[in-house]
Amino acid sequence: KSSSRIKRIAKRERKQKTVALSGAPKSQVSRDLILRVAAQLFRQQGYSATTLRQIADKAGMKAGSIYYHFDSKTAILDEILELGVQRIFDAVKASVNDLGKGSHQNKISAAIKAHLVTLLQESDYTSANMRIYGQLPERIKKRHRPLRRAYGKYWDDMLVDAQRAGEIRPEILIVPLRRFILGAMNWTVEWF
Amino acid sequence: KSSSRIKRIAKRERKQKTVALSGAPKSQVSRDLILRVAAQLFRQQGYSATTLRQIADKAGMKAGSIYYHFDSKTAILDEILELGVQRIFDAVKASVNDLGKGSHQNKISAAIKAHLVTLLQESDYTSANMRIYGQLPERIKKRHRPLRRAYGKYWDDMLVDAQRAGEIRPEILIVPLRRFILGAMNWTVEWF
Amino acid sequence: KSSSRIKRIAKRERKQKTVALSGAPKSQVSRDLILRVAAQLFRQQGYSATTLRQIADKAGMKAGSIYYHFDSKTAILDEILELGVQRIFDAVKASVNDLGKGSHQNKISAAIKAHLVTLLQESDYTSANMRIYGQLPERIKKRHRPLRRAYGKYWDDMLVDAQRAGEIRPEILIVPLRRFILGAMNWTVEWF
Amino acid sequence: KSSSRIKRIAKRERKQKTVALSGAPKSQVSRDLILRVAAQLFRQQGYSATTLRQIADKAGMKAGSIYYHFDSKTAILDEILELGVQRIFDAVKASVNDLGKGSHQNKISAAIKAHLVTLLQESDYTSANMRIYGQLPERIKKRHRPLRRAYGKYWDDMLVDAQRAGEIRPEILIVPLRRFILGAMNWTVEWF
DNA sequence: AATGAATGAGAGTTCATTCAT
DNA sequence: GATGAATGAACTCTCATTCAT
Repeated sequence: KSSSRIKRIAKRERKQKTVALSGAPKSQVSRDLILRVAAQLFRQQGYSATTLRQIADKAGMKAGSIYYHFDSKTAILDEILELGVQRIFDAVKASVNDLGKGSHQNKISAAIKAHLVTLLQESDYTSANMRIYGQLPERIKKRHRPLRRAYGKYWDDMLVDAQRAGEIRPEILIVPLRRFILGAMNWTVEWF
Repeated sequence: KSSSRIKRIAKRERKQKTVALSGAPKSQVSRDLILRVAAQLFRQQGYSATTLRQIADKAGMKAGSIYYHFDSKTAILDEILELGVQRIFDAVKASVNDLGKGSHQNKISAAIKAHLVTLLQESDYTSANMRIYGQLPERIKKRHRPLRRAYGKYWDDMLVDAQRAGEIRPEILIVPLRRFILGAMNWTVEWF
Repeated sequence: KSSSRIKRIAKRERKQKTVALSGAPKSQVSRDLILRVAAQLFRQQGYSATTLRQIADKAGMKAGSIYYHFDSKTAILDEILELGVQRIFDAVKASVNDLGKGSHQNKISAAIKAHLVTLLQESDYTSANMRIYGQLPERIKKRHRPLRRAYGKYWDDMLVDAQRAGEIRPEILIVPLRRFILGAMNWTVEWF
Repeated sequence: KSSSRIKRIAKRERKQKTVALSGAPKSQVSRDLILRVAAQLFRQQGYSATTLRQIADKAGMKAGSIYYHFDSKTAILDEILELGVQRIFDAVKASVNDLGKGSHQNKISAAIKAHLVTLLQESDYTSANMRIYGQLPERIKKRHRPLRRAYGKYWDDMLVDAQRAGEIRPEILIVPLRRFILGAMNWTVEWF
C-alpha cells in the first residue's frame, strides 16, 4: 500500500515535468481517449462488466498501457464520476454568474438550461454517472459524496433564496423539490 | 440449447408432482430463497458484480449447492427477469378482468393500481429488473423481449380502446403515452 | 480413514446377512448392472472423464444410490479391473485343467482359445482394462499388479514347460514371448 | 466459432513477424514448451485427468499464464492432435518425394521408414495421439477427421498404385491392408 | 509511451461424496 | 434400496495488475 502511494506520487511528478517541458500536454490525448471510451462502456455495460481489455481495445492500445495513464480501474472510474458532476456544476455556476443580477426565477431558469445542455453534451460522462452510481460499493460512493452534496447545496441555496423572495410557495419543502428537479432532468438523458 | 430447455421443463414437472404429494413444497423453498436473495443483490450491485458465493452466503448455503437448483448464473437471472414482468402482467390482467364491464378510464385506473401495488410488493424482482436490464448483453435481453413486448401491447390495446371511445384526446400518440405511464410508474420504486 | 474402513466392514457384514437370508442375492442385480455400465463408459471415455451421474443414469438410478453398492468411484474401478483379469484367468485355468493330460502345444492352444473367447465375451470388462489401465495413477495400478503378475507367471510356467519338453526352440526368451502372445491377443478386441 | 478461428490465424501471423524480425522466437518458446509437456501428460494420464495446473507446473509457470498462449484446454489438445498427424504426414510425403522415381516397393519402404522415425522422434505428440484419440468426445474427434482421412488416403493411393503395378497381389483389399500397416507401426511406440 | 508476457486472486462450474428421509 | 439435497474440493477460465523491455 505505502509503496503504491510512493509510486503514484513519483508518476505524478514525472507527468508534470512532461507538461512543463512541452507546453502542450502530450499523453493527455491518450488519457482523454481512455476516459471517454471507458465512460461509454461503463454506461452500456456497467462498471464491473467492463474489462480493461475492452477499454484498451476501443482506445487502440493494449491493456497494460492504460497503467501508464491511470493507477487502476477505479482511478478511471473516480475521474469519470467526478468529471460528470464537476462539468455540470461548473457550467451551472458560470451560467448563473453570467446572468449577473436577475430574478430568482431567471437564475433557476438559467441553471436548468445549463444543467440540461451540459448533460446532453457530455453525455458519456454524465450518463455513465447516472447509470452506475447506484450500483457501486459504498467505499467508492463515499469518495464522491462531498462533490455531489456541494452541488445539491448549491441548488438548495438558490431555491431557498427564491422561496424567501416569495417566488416559491412557502409550504413547499426545498429538499424534495430539488431532488425532483434534478431527478427529472437527469432521466431525460435516458430517453434517447 | 434445446436439451437444456427440455431439462428445465422436466424439472418443473417433477417438482410439481412432489408438491402435489406432500402439500409442503420441499426444495422449492431453497429455490425461491435463492431467487429472492439473488434479485436483491443484482439490484444493489448489478448482475456481474454479484458473486454466486455472495448469493449462496445470503441463502445460507454453499456456492456449489446453487447448481442443484439452477443450471447457471444466467439461469437465475433469466428467471428473475421473467418473474419481475410476469407477476405484474398477471396482476394487471386479473385486476382488469375482475372489473368486468367498466369505463375505459376505470380499467386504466385499475391497471395502474395493480401495476403499482405489485411493483412495490415484489420489489425485489421488479426493481432488479429496472436497474439491470439496460446493462445486460444483447444476447440475454433478446430472450426477454417477447414478454416485455406482450405487456407493452396489452397497454397499447387498452389505451387505443380508450382513445376510440373518446376518453383520450385523439391527437395523442399511444406508444409514447404508454412509455410515459410505465416509465413514470416504474421509477417510483426507486424513490424509496 | 479408519472410520471409513469400519463402515466398509459393517456394510459387508450386512450384505452377507442379506445373502444368507434370501438365498438369492437381491441387490446383486443393481450391483452387476452398475459394474457393467461403468465398464462400458470407462472404456469409451476413460476413467476420469466418466462421472458417477453418467453411470447412474445408464443404470437407471441416481448418483447417490451407487453408494449403497460401492464405497467410491475407485471401488468400482477396482472391481472392474480385477474382474477383467480374473475371469480370463479362471477360464484359462479351467480350460487347461479340463484338458487333463495333453501335449504342451495342446495346453497352450487351449489357453489361447480360452483367453480369446473370454476376452470377446466379457468385452466390457476386459476391453475397459486394456484401454484405461495404462493411464491410471500408480497408486491404483499397484493394487492390481499381484493378480496381473500371477496371470503372467501362469503363462510363463506353461511356456517354460513347453520349452523344456523341446516344443519351443531353446534360444527363445520366455518373457518377451509371453508378452508378445498376450499383447497380440488383447489388441484383437480393439479391432472391432 | 468463426471469430475464434480468425483470432487464431491473426495470432499466428503476428508471431511469425516477431520471429522474422528478431531471429530468436520469443513467446514461441513458452508456447512450444506448453505443448510438449501437455502432450506428455495427456499421454500418461489421459486428457481429462490432466490439470491445467499440472501442465503449468511442468512448464514452470502459473495456470493462468497458459491462457496468454492458448484459448482453452481444448485448444491445446487440438494443436497436439494436429501436430501429431501433420508432422508424420509431412515427413512421409517429403521422404517419398525425395525418392524421385523408384519402384513402388521402394516408395512404400521409404514411407514406412519415415513414419516410424518421426513416430519415435516426436513421440510426445504422436503417442499422445494414439492413446487419447479413442476416448475423446465425438465433438473433438470430428475436427481432426479430415486430416486423418487425408493421411489414410495418401497411403491408399500409394498402395493402389503398387497393386496396379503388380507389386501387391490383386486379391488383397487395400483398406484393411493400410489399416494393418499403420496400426502395426503405431503400436510399436507403445512397446517402449 | 506502449507492449508482451506473466501473475494471483477469485470467478463460475463440476463432481465425488454424504446423509437424513 | 434408493433419493433429494447439500457440501467442499478442485477445476477451467477471467481479469486487474505488474514489470522488463
